[in-house]
Amino acid sequence: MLSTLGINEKRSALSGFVIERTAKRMKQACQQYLTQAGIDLTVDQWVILQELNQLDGQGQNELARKTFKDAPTVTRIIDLLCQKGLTKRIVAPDDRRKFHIFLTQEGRSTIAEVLPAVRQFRLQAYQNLSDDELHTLTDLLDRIFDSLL
Amino acid sequence: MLSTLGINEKRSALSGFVIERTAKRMKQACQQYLTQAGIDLTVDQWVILQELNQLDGQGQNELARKTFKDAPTVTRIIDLLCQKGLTKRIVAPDDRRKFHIFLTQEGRSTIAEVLPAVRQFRLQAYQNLSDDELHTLTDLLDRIFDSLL
DNA sequence: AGCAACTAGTTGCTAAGCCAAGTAATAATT
DNA sequence: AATTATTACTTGGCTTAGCAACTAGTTGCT
Repeated sequence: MLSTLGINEKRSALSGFVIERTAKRMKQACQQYLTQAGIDLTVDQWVILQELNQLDGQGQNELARKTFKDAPTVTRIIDLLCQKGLTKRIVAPDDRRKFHIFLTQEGRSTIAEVLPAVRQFRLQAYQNLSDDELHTLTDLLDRIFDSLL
Repeated sequence: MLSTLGINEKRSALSGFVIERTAKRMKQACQQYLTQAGIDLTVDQWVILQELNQLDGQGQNELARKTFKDAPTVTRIIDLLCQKGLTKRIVAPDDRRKFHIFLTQEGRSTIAEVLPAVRQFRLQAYQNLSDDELHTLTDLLDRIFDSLL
C-alpha cells in the first residue's frame, strides 16, 4: 500500500500546516508594511477597500462572496471602514434591504497611499519565485481548493 | 519593465489571496470532518493535541513555537483542552514558571477517534495532487515563508 | 547578596472567523 | 390579497490571533 494512493502520509500531514503557516506569515508581513507606512488599516480592511477600488458601490453580500468572508464579518469590517470615514453605506433605491458601499474621497486617497506598501510587500514575498513558479503555486492551491466543499 | 522583476503584477496580487482562501477552506473542511464525526474539538485544538501526541509533556512556549501560534493563544487553547479534560498542566519541578502539558487518558482516546476523520479529510483535499505536486507545493510555500520576516 | 535582564505564562483589548438566531424587506405561492 | 419563502443585513456567542502590559520565577553580573 506504499503509494497506491499517490499521497505520502507524512507529507500530506505536513502540507496543510505549511499552507496555513505561510498564509499567516504573509498576513503578518503585509500588516507590518501597512503599519510601518503609518497606515491605520488591517489587512482584511484593506482587502475590502481593494475590492471596492475594483468596483465601487457593491453590496455587502457581493463583497463577502468575492473576498471569501462571511456576511457578519463583512458587516463589521464595513462598520469600521465607515467609522474611519473611508466608505459610506447608501441604501439601494430599488431594494431597501440592501446597501451599496461606496468609497469616500478619503477612502480613495488612503488606497493610493497603501498601494506602494502592498507592492513592496509582494516584492519581498515572491522574491525567490519565478513567474512560472507563482503560476504553478496558484494552480496547485486552486486544485486543492476545488476538491473541497 | 515587462518582466524585469520576474513577477507578473496581477498574478502576484492574486496569489496571496489564493493561499489564504485555500488555507481557510481547508480549515473549514477539516472542521466539518471533525464535527460530522461527533468530535467536539476545533481544528486549532486538534493541532495542539496532535503535537502533544508526538511528544507529551511539552511546555506551552514549545507548543507555541512548533504550531506557529503565539503564547497567549496557546494559553487559551490549553485552558479549553484542560476544561474538556483532554490535557493537564503539571508544574515543572525544575522551573516553577513552567508547565508541562500532558495528555490525559481521555485525551489519548480522543486522538484515536480523530485520526481517521483527519485522514479522510486529507484524502479529499489532496485527491487531485500527485505526491510530486504536493512536494512542489510545500517547497514553493516554504520559499515564500522563508522570504518573510 | 543584590540588582538587572530575561523567560514562562497570563490577562485585557481589538479584530476577525464561524454559527445560529433575528429583523426587515422582497419574491413566490396559492 | 394573504401567507410563505427567500434575501440582505445585523447581532450575540464563542474561538483564534496579534499586541501590549503584567506577574512571578530564573539567570547573570558585579
